[in-house]
Amino acid sequence: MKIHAKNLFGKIYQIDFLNYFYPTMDTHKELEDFIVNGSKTYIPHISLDCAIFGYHDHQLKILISMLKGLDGFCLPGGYIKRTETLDEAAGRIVKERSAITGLYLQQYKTFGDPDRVKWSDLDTEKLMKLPGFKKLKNSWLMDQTISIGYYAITDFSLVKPQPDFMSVSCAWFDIEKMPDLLFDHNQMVSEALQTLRLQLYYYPIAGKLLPKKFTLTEIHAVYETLLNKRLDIRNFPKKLIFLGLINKLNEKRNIGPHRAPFLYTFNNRKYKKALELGIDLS
Amino acid sequence: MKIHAKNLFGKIYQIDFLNYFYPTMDTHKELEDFIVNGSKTYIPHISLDCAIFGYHDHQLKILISMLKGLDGFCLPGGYIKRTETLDEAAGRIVKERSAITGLYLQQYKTFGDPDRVKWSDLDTEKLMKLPGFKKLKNSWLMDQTISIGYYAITDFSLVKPQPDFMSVSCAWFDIEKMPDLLFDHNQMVSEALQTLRLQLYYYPIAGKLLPKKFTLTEIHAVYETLLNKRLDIRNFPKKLIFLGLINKLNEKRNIGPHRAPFLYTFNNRKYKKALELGIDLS
DNA sequence: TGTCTATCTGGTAAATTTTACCAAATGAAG
DNA sequence: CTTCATTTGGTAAAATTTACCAGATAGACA
Repeated sequence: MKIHAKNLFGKIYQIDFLNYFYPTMDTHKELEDFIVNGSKTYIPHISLDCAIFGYHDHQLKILISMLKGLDGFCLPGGYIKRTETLDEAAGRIVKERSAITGLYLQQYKTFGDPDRVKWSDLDTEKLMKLPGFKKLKNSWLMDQTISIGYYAITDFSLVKPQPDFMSVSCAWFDIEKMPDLLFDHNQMVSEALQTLRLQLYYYPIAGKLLPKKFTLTEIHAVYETLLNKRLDIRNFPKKLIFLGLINKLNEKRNIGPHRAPFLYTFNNRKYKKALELGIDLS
Repeated sequence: MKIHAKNLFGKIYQIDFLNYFYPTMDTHKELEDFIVNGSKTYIPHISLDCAIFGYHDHQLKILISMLKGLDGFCLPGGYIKRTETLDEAAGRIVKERSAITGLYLQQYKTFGDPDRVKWSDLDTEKLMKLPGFKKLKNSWLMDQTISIGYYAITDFSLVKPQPDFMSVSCAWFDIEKMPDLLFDHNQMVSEALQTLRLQLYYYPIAGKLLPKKFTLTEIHAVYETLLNKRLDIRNFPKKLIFLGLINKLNEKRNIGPHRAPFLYTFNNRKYKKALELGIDLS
């Protein structure tokens, strides 16, 4: 499935969408029920959007979804159930939109500008002609909404996003090639990335991006890619060791015609403590 | 006006409320209109609560209000107008509840646990017998609400809080003697203070707490009180000077029978830049 | 089996920052 | 003019960060 998209600078280019979703009758029913009765289950006027970053082998990507009926891209998002906490809602929403589970999701900011949703981005008349959408007008979904922003980071090679009944598709984009997003979602991504980079210095969230056993070069690359800056190849890993955050193993990895590097693991006790209390890696 | 309150450890003690507010007929009308028609002006399901810290002369206080009809204390809070940004709403709400203006308000977290408002804290039957409250039941105010937390810091000696038509009273409390608050407001205060202390290292928000011209001892005391820890009396001010954040003046202040200290001012350019970009004071 | 190459890693010197704290300067009171 | 509490210039020691050299190493290849 090929889709034309434009990036932040207005340039149009083609995207290959692997996870295109073909709606069925069942999903139309589900959608209509959501539009008509959703406000019994969900709290109106508040949504929750997640900026999910994916790292693998020097690349930083972001999970973007395309919602049914919307001509454009946005962050995977949804509404909060009346019975769940915000953190629970974030986890459920990501799971529903993308089938990704087990993320370490972090609330970072709530967005509430009155013009954050440009209604000109939405063609309600056109939408209502689509199956499942005919009762959209005057529904609870059409009122002003404030959105709570969450972010997470994961290894994108390990998770294949799968769209659900609300999403047409869902895929990883190179952070540099992210298309222009609807509403205020460009700003959400930019502020999420800023927060991620700050928190990286205090919380060892990079642990989520590496296999159980990894080399110093690998963890060094994670930090360089996420922060988008160079870190001294000797001093940075030494600091991690000095802080006791990682432990050297008595194993090596075969990397072809070069010296085999030692493997390391996170020191689980220190790692968990640092996730809670923070630590200074700067 | 004396009020009995209990602190976080359950101990009951007496509080002298200077700013007690005597409701008039007008305010009852205003209140009823707010209950019946408020959701036309305000976004339902979302409130905004402000933890306003006040510093003066080695003391740290917090602004607590008592809302009409509620038997207990809470943070000054309110609802967001459909036409304003969150930051604007925060400013307006503080102004309405306490008559304080010009604060540097900072969003820090959104609270949304389904049980954050303990309904047992509210006696609706009793409330509805109070003037202005009779249409409360089934109103937009009785549905589940998520709250956006803001904090600010100011010099409490310069501002006399004044309650409005929603508040019965409004006063500064010593942070150590803060009474137990309704709903999840204890947690809000604790997380606001934690954020304030963290941000203090990166943003020179203490500038809001000092007169135009101040001594090194004064700015040193501000930081020690806010952080609740000791900072070296020589090295800390020296760092501020080294960073160029403050400038020495050619004036001294008379402090009785001791050596007269020099006065300093904030370097406005550096100060504003640091407020925006951050700076490391740790 | 020895050489080559690219990478990994122990180590260390230099630069910078932080910490600790001495002692002189000061201004008014007695 | 002495006394006292406080302010402030200065500096030595400790700790941390930065820069980077050079030896170790594993497989490829002759």
